[in-house]
Amino acid sequence: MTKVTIRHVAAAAGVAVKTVSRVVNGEPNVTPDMRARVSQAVEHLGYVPSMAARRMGGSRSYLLVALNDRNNTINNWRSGRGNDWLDQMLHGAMLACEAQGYRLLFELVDGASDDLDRKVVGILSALQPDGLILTPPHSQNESLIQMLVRRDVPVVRLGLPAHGLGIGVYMNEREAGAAATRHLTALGHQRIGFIAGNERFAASEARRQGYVDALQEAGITVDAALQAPGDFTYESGVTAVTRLLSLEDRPTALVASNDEMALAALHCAGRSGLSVPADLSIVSFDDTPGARLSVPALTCIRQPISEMAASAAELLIAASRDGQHTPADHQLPFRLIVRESTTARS
Amino acid sequence: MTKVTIRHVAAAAGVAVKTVSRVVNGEPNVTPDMRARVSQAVEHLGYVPSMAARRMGGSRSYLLVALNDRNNTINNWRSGRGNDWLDQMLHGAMLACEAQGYRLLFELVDGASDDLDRKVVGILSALQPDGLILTPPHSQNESLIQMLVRRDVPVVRLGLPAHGLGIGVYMNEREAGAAATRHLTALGHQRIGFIAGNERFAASEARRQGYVDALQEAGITVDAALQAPGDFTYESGVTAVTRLLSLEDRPTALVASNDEMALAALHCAGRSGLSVPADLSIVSFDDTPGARLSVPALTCIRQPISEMAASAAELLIAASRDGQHTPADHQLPFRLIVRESTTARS
DNA sequence: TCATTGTTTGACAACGTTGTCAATAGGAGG
DNA sequence: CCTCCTATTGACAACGTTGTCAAACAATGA
Repeated sequence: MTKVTIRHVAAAAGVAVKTVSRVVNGEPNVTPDMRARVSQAVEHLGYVPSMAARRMGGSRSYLLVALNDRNNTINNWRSGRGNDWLDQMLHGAMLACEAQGYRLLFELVDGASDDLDRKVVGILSALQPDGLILTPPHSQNESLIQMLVRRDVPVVRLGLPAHGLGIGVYMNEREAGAAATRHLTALGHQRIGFIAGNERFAASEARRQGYVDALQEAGITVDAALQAPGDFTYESGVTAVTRLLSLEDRPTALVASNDEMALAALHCAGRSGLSVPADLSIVSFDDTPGARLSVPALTCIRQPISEMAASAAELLIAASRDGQHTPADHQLPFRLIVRESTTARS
Repeated sequence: MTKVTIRHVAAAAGVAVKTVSRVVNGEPNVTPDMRARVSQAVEHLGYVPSMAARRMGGSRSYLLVALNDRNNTINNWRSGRGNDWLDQMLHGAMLACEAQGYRLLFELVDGASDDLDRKVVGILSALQPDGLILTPPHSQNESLIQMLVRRDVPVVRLGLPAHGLGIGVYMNEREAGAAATRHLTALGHQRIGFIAGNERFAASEARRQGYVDALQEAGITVDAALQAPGDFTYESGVTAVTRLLSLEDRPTALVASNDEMALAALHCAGRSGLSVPADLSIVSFDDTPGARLSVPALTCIRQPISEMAASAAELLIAASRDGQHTPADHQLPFRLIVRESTTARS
């Protein structure tokens, strides 16, 4: 009924506490007999080691921390964007952690704050995690990451290559931008508009470059007037689309840097009497629920967020176990999901 | 540069470690001079107490755990529902925790699993949290909660009254169902359909009862044929709506138990040549991003999820601080948000 | 002045685990 | 049979904090 500690197990099995520790942690040099005997006692008493004590006694904390940008999440939530990131991170990374007896703790910190480093150090001191997962835009903060690497904290940077500083887990945003655009050129579109994402995120510019790449590949002149700025919000999408659709030679297709702005495009098109995809094809990024449930459902690029998060967790656990600290890059594949919002140019 | 412990602070300030502890924890019986001197040393060295050590030495862990249903989140995510719960919980509860120096850890456990109790006990042993937040459907699991109360773990049940077992933080689902329906009767609707939610959630039945209440208040005969089953998924919404719209005397308005099913209704209506809200008014529950961004935007009931989560965290922290264990109920107000999907009966 | 009370500070054990190192047992090789 | 090596087990300190209790000191009242 009351708390059961390693000592209780040791007493029950008639062995030393250290032996129980060995069995519980799967350490070598334990006879099968002994292992069985201790395991049985563990099972019988329902013993589960205390994370806190483990952290105190040993060198590992069995804890990973995911650092999210507070403004990013809150603002996007307020602005109406279902935050798929959080959801998918949770599932991807948490399942990976669970499989190895680790826990994942989310922390929200303001990336714009000037005492960011101080706050992160505070988190490190308080939690002493075995690794840190940085989500955009934190993953782009070189000075923050330098600080972490100096302190020997294993770090995964989600969403972009690490270039030797920490571990990068990402998809090829530029190639994705190109793939989205190629899908449209292949359908015969020549006038293709682009709605950019928030410049705070490196992916935004990469996607735009991919868009340019694909146009050039297809021998289409790149027209600056067809590129409108945006910041991932619905409102910015409305502004951008309004501008693009009012061009004399208006685009027959659009690449939107996220679903929310694509939905804005969808609605604006409708109001302008244009039907999607007959008069205007739309490709977007993210594959959030809203994109799947809209009418027509959006053709889009799916980010492997949950897979990236899972990889991140696994890499950190491996890194902390081996005491390694090798920088590395892991690129995961994205997917173009063709739905109803794109069709051949009429 | 390296780890700074309470001992370093004590040495720097020239006092005993216990005194530093007192200052850091804001305990009484410390002279202002002493407090200032120690505070300065803390500030200067950037000392932050280790959670693990606090848990070991003291009686509090400064940790709350939020128990979410794995199937709920995963399935809903797969089925396309943006999981607003997670997002809002995170913001609501986490900010509340942060303000008091607490941390919040999310755990996903399968509510249907038969060794649920075992797993939860495992979480308790490993983490030794100061309190537990249960989200639906866990918050309905009486036997689980009895077990927790027996073990003296402060528990908040999110989404429904506690009835003396633990602390309940919720909104009045029945009244919300009635409010949604009343909005329609006030607009002159007489034939009002209802799409139920997953029976696994107590809120589903409560909302249906509220719907019935409002009809009776308005003197409208309750017609069982107008009530269709659903399970919160888009597909179930399609099935339900198809059935309701094929009735001879088809409804002029619909109450959907969540946004996703309401979106299904929206699309089915469009396909049947009905325009919303002119031919069919729709009210839904949840106020997820998808509902705000749809065309027309959905009139819906907003659950104060983030506020409920914040209350939950505050109540647990207070409970663990005072060592109290008083059962209590806290009802928070919901809101009917009128948008474009409802209008007077033509 | 002295006893009494309360306030401030400190010494030290305890929490539950793992790391280190020593002790013991069992086998291989001569 | 003895020595040496390895595999197995155990004893014990250490981790960083708080709870407990005692000591020192100041203030109060007779």
